[in-house]
Amino acid sequence: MPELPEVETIRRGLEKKIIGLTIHKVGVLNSKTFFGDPQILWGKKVLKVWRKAKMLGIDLTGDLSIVFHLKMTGQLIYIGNRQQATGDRLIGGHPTSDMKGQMPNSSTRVIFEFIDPRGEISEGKLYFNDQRKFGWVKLVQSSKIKDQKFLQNLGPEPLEKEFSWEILKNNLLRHKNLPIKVALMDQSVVSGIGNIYASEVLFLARVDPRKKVAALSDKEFEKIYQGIKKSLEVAIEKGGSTRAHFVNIEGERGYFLDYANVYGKEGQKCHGCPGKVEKITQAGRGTYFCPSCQK
DNA sequence: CACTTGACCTGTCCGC
DNA sequence: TGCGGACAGGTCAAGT
Repeated sequence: MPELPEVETIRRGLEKKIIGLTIHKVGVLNSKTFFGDPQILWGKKVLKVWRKAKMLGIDLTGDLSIVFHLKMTGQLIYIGNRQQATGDRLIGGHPTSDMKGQMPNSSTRVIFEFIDPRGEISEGKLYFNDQRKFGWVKLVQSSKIKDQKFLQNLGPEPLEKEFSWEILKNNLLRHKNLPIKVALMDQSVVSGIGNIYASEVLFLARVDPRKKVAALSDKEFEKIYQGIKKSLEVAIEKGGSTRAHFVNIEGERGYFLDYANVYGKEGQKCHGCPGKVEKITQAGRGTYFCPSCQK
């Protein structure tokens, strides 16, 4: 599920909820999801919540960090004291569902319990849910975080100042023969772009997703660069994209897909010309684009 | 080496 | 209504 905007949405929400809390207990309901001994987290205080590419990290006292990858269907939901389900909540459910926030549910894999700053056991709990069990939680030493293989071979963060269109071009050119859409999803080229935003970026750039990287002009690399920044920024502003599973820390959906130009819009009229959006398959994944204005 | 496909899982939706 | 197959936001490993 979550690409950069979704993970960033969770990060921003989560840091407001748990910084300063101390972990009381950690319950692991699916052992394949969790790497490390959950008991070493007991008594450790939350210092920082960070994001790198599509991964989310929590730094704790005692040189410990918890790293999450949500893969396709992972969710992190914090339920606080006497919290009531709102009409829009869809914890563990689907956008059309009116399920109330009953936690844990059948897809809950890990539960974190906390002690508040007054030293009392908090009623707030953090739930890691993951229907498809692709996601993971790993415990690592904070001081050795950079040695972890899951944080290596990641390209630049697209919203940081250092990222430029020339860097994007150089990294993409490692895949001269790949269609641009497939190359954009390589996390070592630029980190955080997945299947939804790859289609959206190329629509904004008006570039055909089937076009080989080697055939792109400098002007096109620049438009793709601008498209990356624009679509990721707008997506964060809309709280991310919810196709079926994504929810923020409160259990609420994201609204970017209501504003998307092409993703999931097969057969609909193009936002930029009189043409229609089409869906094709590239490297086994669905790609949406407008053949009449993306050249 | 460059690239594609299958596997990991569970659930939903669509066509027959 | 039931059943099989395709498909779903990601990433590895194995295959061509």
